Amino acid sequence: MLDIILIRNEPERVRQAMRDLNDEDALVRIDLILELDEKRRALLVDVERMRAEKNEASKRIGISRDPKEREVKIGEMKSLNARLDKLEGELREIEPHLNEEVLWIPNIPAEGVPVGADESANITVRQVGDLPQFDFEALPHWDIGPMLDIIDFERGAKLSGSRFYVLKGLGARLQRALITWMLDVHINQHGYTEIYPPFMVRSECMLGTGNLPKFGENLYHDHEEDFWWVPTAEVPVTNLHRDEIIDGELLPIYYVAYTPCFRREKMSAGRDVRGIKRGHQFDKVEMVKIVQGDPEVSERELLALLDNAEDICRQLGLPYRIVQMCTGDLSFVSAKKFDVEIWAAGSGEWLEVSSCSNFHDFQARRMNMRYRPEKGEKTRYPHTLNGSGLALPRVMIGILENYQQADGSVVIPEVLRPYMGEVEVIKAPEA
RNA sequence: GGAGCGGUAGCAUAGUCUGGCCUAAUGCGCGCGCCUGGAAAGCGCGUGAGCUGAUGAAGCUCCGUGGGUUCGAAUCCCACCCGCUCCGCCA
Repeated sequence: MLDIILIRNEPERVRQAMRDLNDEDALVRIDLILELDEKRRALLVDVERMRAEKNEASKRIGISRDPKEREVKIGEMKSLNARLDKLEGELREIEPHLNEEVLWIPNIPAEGVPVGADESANITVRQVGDLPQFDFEALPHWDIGPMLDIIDFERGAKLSGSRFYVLKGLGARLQRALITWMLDVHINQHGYTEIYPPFMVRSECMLGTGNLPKFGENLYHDHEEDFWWVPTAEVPVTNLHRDEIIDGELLPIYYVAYTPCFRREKMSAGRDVRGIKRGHQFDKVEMVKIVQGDPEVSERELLALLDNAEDICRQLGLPYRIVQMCTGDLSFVSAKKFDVEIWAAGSGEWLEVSSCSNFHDFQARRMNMRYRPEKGEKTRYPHTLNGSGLALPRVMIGILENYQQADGSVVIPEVLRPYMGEVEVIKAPEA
């Protein structure tokens, strides 16, 4: 959520940001917000004056012993109340409306983010690691998985329909090894604290991280109760400190959590239906940071977060590249964002395995999360960040496709072997 | 699911029956000062969050949430949310 004071004081700057984001809808809303804000404040002046008068009179009625005086005063209060009720009624219309409108305004891009209309203006920042070369025809994972009897697409569809699959044997174990190993790396080597959160949350949490109100159609929710299935651990983990004032000494906070993620994928209907690249349910390890509300600090933290994600690729020996999102391709809540994409040798494409974002104070404002820098100082909004570390099915794809061998087997990266009972190779079952 | 109890500013509690100096008190914690060679103890002062306004003066809002009654609600009424204890059910 943007600071209403920023919108009020620097409307042109905010408008320009909306143009850079290519968000026509938000541009229109800015004008409406300015108008509502103006009305609200004008009303507030009158309402507060009348309330003061009312408070004063009520106090006198309470003290007064003279029944006649009381009667007169009470009569006066009734007419004041009639006028006050009318103004308060108007205020009660405007305030929720204003608050709602502000929730639909996206974050402002950070300084230096390349301006561009869509993903074609994204910038590949660097590429790390050599793409594997094979002297045989590399297969995509949707062929490798069934051949090795570790991915079962038919039965996944039988159980739950398209975009579901079943992992079996060493396939299931590889996934579990990746989860545990990634968590261990972030905990032991990168200084994160592990969190195991609920996988369903209330709508306030979804509003806090910015998934609601705009992206509700991409979420699963219970039809009887106010429960939403998390689309990423970002939601419950960032909301841990919703409505809190954090002791400044505790910052920066680094959390890491494994959760399954649930997404309707309505916005990508029909795309990427093959394989395990894009499912309604997938596993992910997610890093979340809560840091000082200072753009320089959070920028530094973003680069460190990105490096933590890259480190997973490096340790797994997967070639990857870093892509910076231009303004037109930023998510609703991001001020700045880098994607980590690994190379998938079999399907021949770059796969997004992590999205590392700096949200500045956008999410903190939405969830009313503050911190106190020093004892006795005023509260401030911290900056929040997050990044996948990493998204599992796609890392599995990377391993299966890049570590495949001529005989159809797949070599397990060394770092995972202690988590796999020292299995070194996944081989096809004997015919 | 049933019964009972509860939700008050960082924490712990009072206030609710009986509406009005409660525009919310007390203790702890925290901050500053006195005292001390230094510290502890003790003593004194201060200490919730937000909004309007100009970072002024002044004022307003918030006692789980939302409604209602009333000139006036932490206090009375209604609905809902959350927590605890016991019972039932259950991995």
